[in-house]
Parts: sequence; structure tokens; C-alpha cells
Amino acid sequence: MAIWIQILPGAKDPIYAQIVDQVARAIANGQLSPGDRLPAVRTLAGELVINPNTAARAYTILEQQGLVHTRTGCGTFVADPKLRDRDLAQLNVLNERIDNIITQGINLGLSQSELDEVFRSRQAKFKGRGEGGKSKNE
Amino acid sequence: MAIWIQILPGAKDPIYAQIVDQVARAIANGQLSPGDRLPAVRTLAGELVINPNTAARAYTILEQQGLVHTRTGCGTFVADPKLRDRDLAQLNVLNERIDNIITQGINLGLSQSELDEVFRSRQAKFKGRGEGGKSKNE
Amino acid sequence: MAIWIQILPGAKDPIYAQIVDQVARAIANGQLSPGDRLPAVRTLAGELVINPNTAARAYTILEQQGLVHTRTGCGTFVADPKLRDRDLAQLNVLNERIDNIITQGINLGLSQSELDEVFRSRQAKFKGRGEGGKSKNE
Amino acid sequence: MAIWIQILPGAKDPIYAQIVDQVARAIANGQLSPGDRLPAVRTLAGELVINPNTAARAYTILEQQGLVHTRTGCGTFVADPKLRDRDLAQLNVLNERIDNIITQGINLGLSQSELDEVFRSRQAKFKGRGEGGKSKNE
DNA sequence: GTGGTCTAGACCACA
DNA sequence: GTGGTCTAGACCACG
Repeated sequence: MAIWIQILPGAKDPIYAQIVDQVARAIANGQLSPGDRLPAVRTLAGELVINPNTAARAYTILEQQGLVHTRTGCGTFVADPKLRDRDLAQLNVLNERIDNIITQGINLGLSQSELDEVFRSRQAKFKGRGEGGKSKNE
Repeated sequence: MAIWIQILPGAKDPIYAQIVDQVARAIANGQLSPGDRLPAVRTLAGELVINPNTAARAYTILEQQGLVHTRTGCGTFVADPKLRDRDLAQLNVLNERIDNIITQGINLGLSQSELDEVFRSRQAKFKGRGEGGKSKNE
Repeated sequence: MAIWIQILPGAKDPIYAQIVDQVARAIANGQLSPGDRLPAVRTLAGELVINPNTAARAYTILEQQGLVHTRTGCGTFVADPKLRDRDLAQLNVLNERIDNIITQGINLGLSQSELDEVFRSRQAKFKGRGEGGKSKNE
Repeated sequence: MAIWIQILPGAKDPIYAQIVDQVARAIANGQLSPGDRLPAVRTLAGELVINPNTAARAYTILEQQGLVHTRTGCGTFVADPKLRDRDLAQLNVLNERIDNIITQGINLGLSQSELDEVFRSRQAKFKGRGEGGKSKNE
């Protein structure tokens, strides 16, 4: 698997955040599975033509989020979901972000049913994981 | 109506963005209606103890988003939703943000049905507007 | 208040971690109170004769831990304890660290009562905060 | 007794440190008694699927700490506690680590009594050794 | 070869 | 002036 991460130079998000987003999304939709190895920091930096520090920063954040685990001298790997700690603070962040989206949707003129439909259609693209029962108490 | 905008010291968003968010949300859930007048820039800046430039920047962004319109010498008013045109670029931004939320939810361990439930419960808090007729063809 | 942080060049902990530890300790024992301003990144870096990036990294970690909040263009301030999220994952880390300490103490030849006495004597030096009732449900 | 050491993929500590910690803890709580033989370096490395150098490094550190002694050609054995001398430098390290724990506990919102209770409850799990006579003057 | 740390110095957004 | 981001390039610990 080559490197599928893309950096948009004109984006408002900083480079390291773009990497974090794309890796997180790949994990969420199953393109990356637990145990999969991410490209080495220097490799990724070389491919994307960015500084290795910037790539390393993205990996550090992913590790803090519990999505990957890193072993010096060995590499960076997608973490096992069973080992991820559920962070209540992150759930609050999620609620806040959902409210912001609903706000934007309404002010864009979408009705509630339209917004709901949009949400479901986007969600349908994440069939790789997430369904199949409450993972909360596993 | 006094000023109900709150600047949170621990927030990650810059002050001007917090103002934009809260005004947009107030419009979305009906706390602010079309034609309502926003406090003057100087008034707002005085109440929140912030730099007037910061307050002015927030109003500028709200105007760019088409949520308010400003009459020099008169004040700033909530815009009429019928006059807002749906910006395709903004819809793309919305889709992008929805994908980010779904990603975060899944990686937090929520199933699709759980995530859907969370989305609906947050949406229920925006009863002021949004439902009651497709605004698509207005 | 001048800068009281000290960097030990021969320490095993990296510089940024030493700063984090000392600021966290100052907050814990009341030398720093909520709302107090930390020295600017560049100021601290200049005083300690380290790179500004290293100082900034320490502040970033303190912010992630919820001990300080940072406002670009304004500075870095000790956070209000009431606004700090209680992180269950951090409690697990705490338990792990306590087990490590007890292990080290026992293998050093201390009896349980001796170890207990040591713990209490160190704890007595943190009278600034922490006592006065369960802060859990406030 | 088979090998009970576990390498956790998500741990922040390097592999050799994880081995040191677990052996030290097993000695502290009595799972390993003086004279017990540790698995050979090659055996341990084979079972844990790690580099033999890594396993050897762990044993070297344990020997430097005085917790085990190695007889070339014979094996590695848990040392007799009577032969361990208390290292003043190590006691200072212990105090430093205790201070760090108290700091973290207070900043997590625990009161002194709560923190004390946590410490005692963890300590109760180390009943195998440590109590039953001041080892101070041995 | 892997990631982690540090330095040096630049540019930008925010207030 | 504040912190945030990025680059360039060096050194070290781990395996």
C-alpha cells in the first residue's frame, strides 16, 4: 500500500492536522485495520515533501488519541480498539462539534429532514466499522 | 435583551470565532429572529471586555456568511433567510465536517446507531427553526 | 515573581518534561493560583537558555492536561480547577505510578510503615491545596 | 513456572523497562523469592519474541539495582534482601517520584485524604513482603 | 532504521 | 507582543 495521504496546501487546517484527520478517517472506515503499520515518519515526510518533524507531530497526536501505538525502533501501528480508553472529555467535544454542524446546516437553509438525510448518507460511507452492536460494554 | 454571548477562558477557538459561533447558533435555534438587531460593536466589546477590533471581525465574518447585514450608521441586523443563497462551497465544507464527526464518533467506540441517536438528540435542541417546509426551492 | 523553574542538564527527563513537572507541582502546592500568568514562551526560553520551541512544547502539554489555558496574543494562565475535566485514564496512570513507587520502596528495603511514613511526610509539603473536603462532586 | 512477563503493545515504556518493572514488582510482592531462578535470557527472548539484547539489558539493569545476581554459566537468581544495601541516591529518586505522584493526584482533584486512601489501597496489594519487621538495621 | 528530543530561525494569526 | 506552525538539520535511545 502506497501512501494515500494528501496535503492540500491551501487548506485552513495545518499540515499535521490534515494527516491526523485522514489517518483517523482511514481507521474509522476500515481502510486501516488494527496492527497495520503506518509509513515511517521519514518516509511519509519524504513522500509528502514535508518536514519530518511535521509528520512526527501528526503521529504523536494520533498516539495521544489512542488510535495508534508507537514503538521506538519498530514503527507506528494502528491500535487495537479494545485497548482504547473511552474519554468522556472527547465525547463532550463531539457533542459540541455536532451542535456546530447542525447550526451551520440550518443557517445554510437545510430543513431538519434534509440535514438528517445528509448525515445518514455520509454515515453510509463508513460501513467498514462501527456497526454490529454496542461496543460500549464489550 | 442584554448581551448573552459568553467568552470561555478555556476554549480553543479564538474570541472572534466564539462570537460567530454563538450568534450563528442563536439564529439557527430561533433565539434571534430575522430583523433583530445585534448590539453595537463598541457595546459588545465593552461588555465582553475585549478589543473592539475583535468584535468587529466577528460581525464581518457573520456578514460574509450572509447571516447578518450591516447598515452603516444604523446597526447590524439578522438577515432574512429568504435572501440567503445556498453556497455550494459551504455545503462541501459541511459534508467535510460531518465526515470528521462520524470519524471521531466511530473511533470513540460508538456504533452507527449510537452515533445516530446522539445526532438526533442534539438536533432536537434546535426546534426553533429548520423544520416546517422544504426551504430548498425558496 | 521571577522565573523559578530550574533545568538540570544531566537529568534523565527531557527539558520540556522538567518544565511540565515543575509547573504542575507549583500549581498543586499553591505556589501558582488559578488565573496567574506564566512567563511568555520567549521570556522563559530566554531565561532558561533553551529554544523557544522547547518551552512552547511544555506549555502545550500543560494545556492538554488542562492545568493551564492559553490565549494567542494574550498569554498562558493557570486554569480554574473547577473547569478541569476529570480524566479516568489519568487516574489509571496514577495507580500504575503508585504501584511502581511501592515496588521500588519495598525493594529498597523499606517496610510498609516506613514507606507510609515517607509518603505522608512528602504529602505534608503540599498543604497549599487539596485538603478541605471532597472536591469530586463540587 | 512458565514466563509470566507480558509486553504490552500500547505501553509507553520501552520493552526492557517493562521487563524490569514486572520482575521488580514480582520480587516486591513475593511472587519471586530470594534464590528463585529467572528464565535464561535466550528463553525469555524467545518466548516474548523480542531481541535477546533487549532481554539481556533488562537483566543487567536488575543486577545493577541489586535485585538479582548472575552467575555466568549458571543463570540469574533473585538476590537475598539482606545483601541489598540501601542506596541513598535511590531514596532521593523515590522521594522525587512520590512528589510527582502527589502533584498529579492533587491536580486531578483528589483531596489529601482521598489520595492517602488510594495509596493505602494499592499498598494493600503488596502483602507478600515489606511488613513484619523494620529492615532498617539489618 | 525507528521514533524522540533539541536547536535555529522563519512566517503567520490573534489581540 | 502573544502563541502556533513549519522548516532544516543535528544528536540520542531503542531494537
